[in-house]
Amino acid sequence: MSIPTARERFRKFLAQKGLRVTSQRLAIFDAAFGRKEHFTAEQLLDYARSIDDSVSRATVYRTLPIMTRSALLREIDIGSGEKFYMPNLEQNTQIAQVVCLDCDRIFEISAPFMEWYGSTVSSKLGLAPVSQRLQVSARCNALRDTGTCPRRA
Amino acid sequence: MSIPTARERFRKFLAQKGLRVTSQRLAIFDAAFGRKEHFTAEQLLDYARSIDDSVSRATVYRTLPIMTRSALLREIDIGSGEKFYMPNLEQNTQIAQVVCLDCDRIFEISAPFMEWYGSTVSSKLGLAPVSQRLQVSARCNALRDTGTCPRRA
DNA sequence: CTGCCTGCAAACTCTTTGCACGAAT
DNA sequence: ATTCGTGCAAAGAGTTTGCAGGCAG
Repeated sequence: MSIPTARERFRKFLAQKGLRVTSQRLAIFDAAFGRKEHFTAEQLLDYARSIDDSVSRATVYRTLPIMTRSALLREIDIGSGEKFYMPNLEQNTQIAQVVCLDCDRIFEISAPFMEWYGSTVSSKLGLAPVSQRLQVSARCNALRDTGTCPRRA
Repeated sequence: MSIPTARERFRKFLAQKGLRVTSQRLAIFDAAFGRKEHFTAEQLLDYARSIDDSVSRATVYRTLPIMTRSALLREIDIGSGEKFYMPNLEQNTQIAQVVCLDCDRIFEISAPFMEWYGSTVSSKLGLAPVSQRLQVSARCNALRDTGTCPRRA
């Protein structure tokens, strides 16, 4: 159970910033941390409403930036119109996204060398890296060869 | 002048795909290739209208995918709501984007190592990389130290 | 009590689309 | 002559915001 710890981090973050701990914010938080796959804002609204049906779309959209700023959630933009979110269980890690064009799934893999890439690339411009994203779009070998994606089945 | 060559590539591409060469498409093309900085769809509309004021927003949005598919234009999504475009002068190159959070400018730098990285990361998942983006958000050292960004001034 | 938070619905931004006219081949 | 391309305006998707009432501190 990493939920109690993370929820505690959330309460602490709220208190620290002078933000109020409301039942809606906690419901949204629990909904997010009960997920193991990526989710959209709209999906999060559904999940949160199944915990507390008073949660509104507006509050979800107002709470998401709070959670991403506190590094509880990771925001992933694969350029598809809507953003995806994911509980940030292991912190301080450089993560790359691989998006499968065949099944639309997002895989995240640890990418420790990205840090070096970011500084290398930024320092040439007199800039200091703040964050970085490596995103790979790819196709499924198994689907091409056998007609079926093992992950999809 | 790389414009005649590129425009020729554009005509060829259109012909090859059975698409018609219209004055609007050429105006949009010229507008795009007259730019040296990144631009948005809306800006491209303005530029194109100054060449041919019959160009409509719809046609710009319908022409952009044609130009990106033909690799004449590069599309850059920094997750800010709107997409940016850039004439693709040097082809076949892996390019990373560095976005300065202080001046909002987008710098593109060649990043040949990305290719290797994409395949390494994809192959672990049984995927074959199609494209990849490395995007670094950074802050300006000079602005922090001297209060002024040399690029802005 | 004070003022931050909330739900609702309208507004906003960027992009896409249906339609009837017009132009390229 | 066909058929594709166009402008216009409306629709769409995702997200943000103004407002009046509600609940945390």
